[in-house]
Amino acid sequence: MSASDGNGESWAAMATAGLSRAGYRHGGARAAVIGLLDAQSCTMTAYEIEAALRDSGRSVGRASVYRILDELEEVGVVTKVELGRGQAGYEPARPEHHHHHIVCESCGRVQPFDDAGLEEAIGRVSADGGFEITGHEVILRGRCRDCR
Amino acid sequence: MSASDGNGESWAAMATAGLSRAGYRHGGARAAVIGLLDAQSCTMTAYEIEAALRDSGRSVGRASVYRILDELEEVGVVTKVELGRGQAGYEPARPEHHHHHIVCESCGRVQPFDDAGLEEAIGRVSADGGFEITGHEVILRGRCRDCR
DNA sequence: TTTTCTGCAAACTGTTTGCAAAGGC
DNA sequence: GCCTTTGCAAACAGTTTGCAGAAAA
Repeated sequence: MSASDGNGESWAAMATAGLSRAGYRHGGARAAVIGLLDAQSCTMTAYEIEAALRDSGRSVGRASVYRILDELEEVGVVTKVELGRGQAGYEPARPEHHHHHIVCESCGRVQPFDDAGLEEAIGRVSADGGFEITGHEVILRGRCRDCR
Repeated sequence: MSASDGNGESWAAMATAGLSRAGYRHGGARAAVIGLLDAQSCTMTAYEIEAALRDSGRSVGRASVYRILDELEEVGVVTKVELGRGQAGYEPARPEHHHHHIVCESCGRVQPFDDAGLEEAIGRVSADGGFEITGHEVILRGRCRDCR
């Protein structure tokens, strides 16, 4: 019955609860990042997050953005996605909306997708090897409609 | 019946042929990188490649390593894998040994795996969206036997 | 009041680029 | 000999770290 069960609560509330449970305080920069992410359904890069916060009038230092995203990921409420080209995307982890990403190689646009058969296959593979699997990532690369 | 059909030829021969077909010349650094990759069955990072070549007595400048890997990828004989943490791995593309990777989050070790059901699911998804899919990547993350 | 958080600027890491010298054809 | 390739060093982009001041508890 912990708050992380996510029974009806907003993601933001879950994230905040997760942080305090892990011993973090509740600062303004953290609240701003959480508030922004709560409104997203797919990934944002650290740079996009920084810019969006600045535009909204509550700017947060670059270093803080990265630190906060790290903490959120560590606590398990944010998923980090390697988008390629050395960039990472971050999105709120909503297990009920688990999905993967298609990345456009020319414009960088990211589109989510999900597939039950794919998840099933991944689950099967994860159980096999000598590894203890903690996460997985599927990235499809190609060109979006606009770029071809 | 082009050389890229790979009917019996070594990967190195295919890679070399691919480069000349694309109009590249046959320099010493390229031969060294191709020779090294030919002996690999899974990914190496650019840094590992640079170090291995230096240790073997035929060192190749860092910039050349990257340039050559780019060309090989462009020509389609090398696959680039985003390993996370901003690092990329490179491996010879051998369609008959298509596989994906499990990365240990603590020591960085990479282990290959493959699964027909997984490929099938990916093929199905790729056909769906508005994207023209040119490649895909599946990465499982966890801890290897030694690191747990 | 004590401890953590935050922002800034500087450092770092992997990768890319500019340019002159070396090497293929 | 002409043009490509190569190596070096410097530039770059995204990310991380050190530190002093601001803010939470």
